[in-house]
Amino acid sequence: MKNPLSSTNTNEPNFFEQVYQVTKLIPYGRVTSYGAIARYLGSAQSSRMVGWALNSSHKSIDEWIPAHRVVNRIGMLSGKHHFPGSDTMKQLLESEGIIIEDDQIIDFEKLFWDPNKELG
DNA sequence: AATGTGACACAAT
DNA sequence: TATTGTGCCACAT
Repeated sequence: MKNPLSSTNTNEPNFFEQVYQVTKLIPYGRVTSYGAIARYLGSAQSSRMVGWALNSSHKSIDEWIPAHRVVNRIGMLSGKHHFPGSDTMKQLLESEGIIIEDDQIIDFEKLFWDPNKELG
């Protein structure tokens, strides 16, 4: 069956799912970066893949992935174009109390949640 | 089986 | 200091 986690043959089985799992652990009102997730998964140079994984996350109708809580390392909403509406990502974040100005998260460093530090 | 792609990150200008 | 270019790795075709 069309299993979205179909791990083929890599070192890391289910890279996508691992991205989803970590993303789901991001606390409400907090954010993290693609690179942070990539490092946590042991592939520091796969940050681009994290974005790709999140791109496919909307297909996982079963589970809710808070993809809006993942931005690039400087706190810009680089993935906003991949959401349904032009400002969906921004609105989702603002609904969690995050202030955004010109696609840039204010106090990004304060809100930053690093899985490497928080999880292990 | 091989080549192209991408919601990044970093080094070199 | 602000841009520009290159590497990187797992997935899709």
